[in-house]
Amino acid sequence: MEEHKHDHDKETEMIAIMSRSGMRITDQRRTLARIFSDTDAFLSPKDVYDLMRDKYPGVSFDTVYRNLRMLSEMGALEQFYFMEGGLKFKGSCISHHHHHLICLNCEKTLSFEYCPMDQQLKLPGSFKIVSHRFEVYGICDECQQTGEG
Amino acid sequence: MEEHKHDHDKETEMIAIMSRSGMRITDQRRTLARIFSDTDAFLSPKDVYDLMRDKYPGVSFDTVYRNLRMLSEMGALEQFYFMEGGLKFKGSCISHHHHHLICLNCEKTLSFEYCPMDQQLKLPGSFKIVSHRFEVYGICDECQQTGEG
DNA sequence: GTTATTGCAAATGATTTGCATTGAT
DNA sequence: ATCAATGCAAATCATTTGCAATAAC
Repeated sequence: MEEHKHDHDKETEMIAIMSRSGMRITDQRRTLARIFSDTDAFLSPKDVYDLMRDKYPGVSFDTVYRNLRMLSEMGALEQFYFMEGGLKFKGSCISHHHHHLICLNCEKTLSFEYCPMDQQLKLPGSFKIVSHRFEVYGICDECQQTGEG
Repeated sequence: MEEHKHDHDKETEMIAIMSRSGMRITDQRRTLARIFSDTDAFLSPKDVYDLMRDKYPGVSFDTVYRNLRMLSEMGALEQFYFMEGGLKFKGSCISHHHHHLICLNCEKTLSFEYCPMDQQLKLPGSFKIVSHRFEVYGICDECQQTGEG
C-alpha cells in the first residue's frame, strides 16, 4: 500500500525552503525531502526513521528528530498530533490555504477548498482570532475497498 | 485570574457518569469533578495534580493520570493536545454538539453553535466521514485587556 | 577553513505499570 | 468481605541535549 506519486515540485520546494533558511543541504535532508514528496500521508518519527534507514543504515534517531523539528519550524512540514498515534508529520502545502480529509486508517490526506472561516461566523465574546483548524476524519476510498477501515 | 463560576450541574453529571460506568466515587474523583466544573479552561495533568494537592497533599501523579484517562475514556472529559503545551483536559459538554474558541493565552474556552458540517460541503473522493474537528484560536477578551496576549 | 550537521551516549520529560495497602461498596 | 483505587517505585516511551568527529559551504 505504498504511495509513489512522487511530487517533484514539492521536493524542489522543500529543498529551496531549507536553502533559503540557511540550512545546509545534506544527503539526509535530501532524503527527507524525497520521502515527504513521495506521500500525502502523515508519518511518525519512527516511520521516517525507518524510511531513512533504507538509504542510510547508519542514520540516528536524534538526527531525524532534529530535522523534522527544524523543517516544521521553517514551514516545510506540517505537524499533527493524533490522539492515538502521537505526533506525525507531512509535507506542507504552502501554496494556498485549505483543509484536509484525513483517513483514520492509512492517515493519508486529501485536501479541499472549503473553509468555514469564509462564512460570516458570529462568534461569542470578542476574541481576537489568530488561527483556526478544521479537519474531517474518515475512511478513504482505498481503505474502504480493502476493508481495512 | 482564577475561574470560579462553579457549574454544579456539570459536577453532578460527571459524578453520575462515573457511577454509571461502575467507578467507585472516591474523594479524589469527587475533587476532580469539582476542579473541572470550576473552570472552562484546559488543564494539564500537572495543573490538575497541583490543584488536587491543595486538598490531598499526599495524592500521587499516577493516580491523577489514571483518573484523567478513565474519565476521558468514559466521556466525562475532553482531551486536547496543544502543540506547545502537550496534552490537556477539560470537562466535556456532553449535552449538545458544538465547537470552541480557545484562548491561546489562558486556554479558557468558549463554545459556539456554528458547525461547518451543516453546510453542503462537497468533499473530494468518497471518504466515509467519521468525525470532524473545528476550532478557532485567538486571544480572549480578558487576556486582550490585561495585555497578556 | 569555518561552521553547521551528524552520530553517539546520556539526560530529560511524560506517561504507564506491578504490586502491596487502603478504602468504597 | 470483596474488589477496585491508591501510592509508591520502577519501567517504559518519546524527545532532547552535549560533545567530538565529519561534511557542507
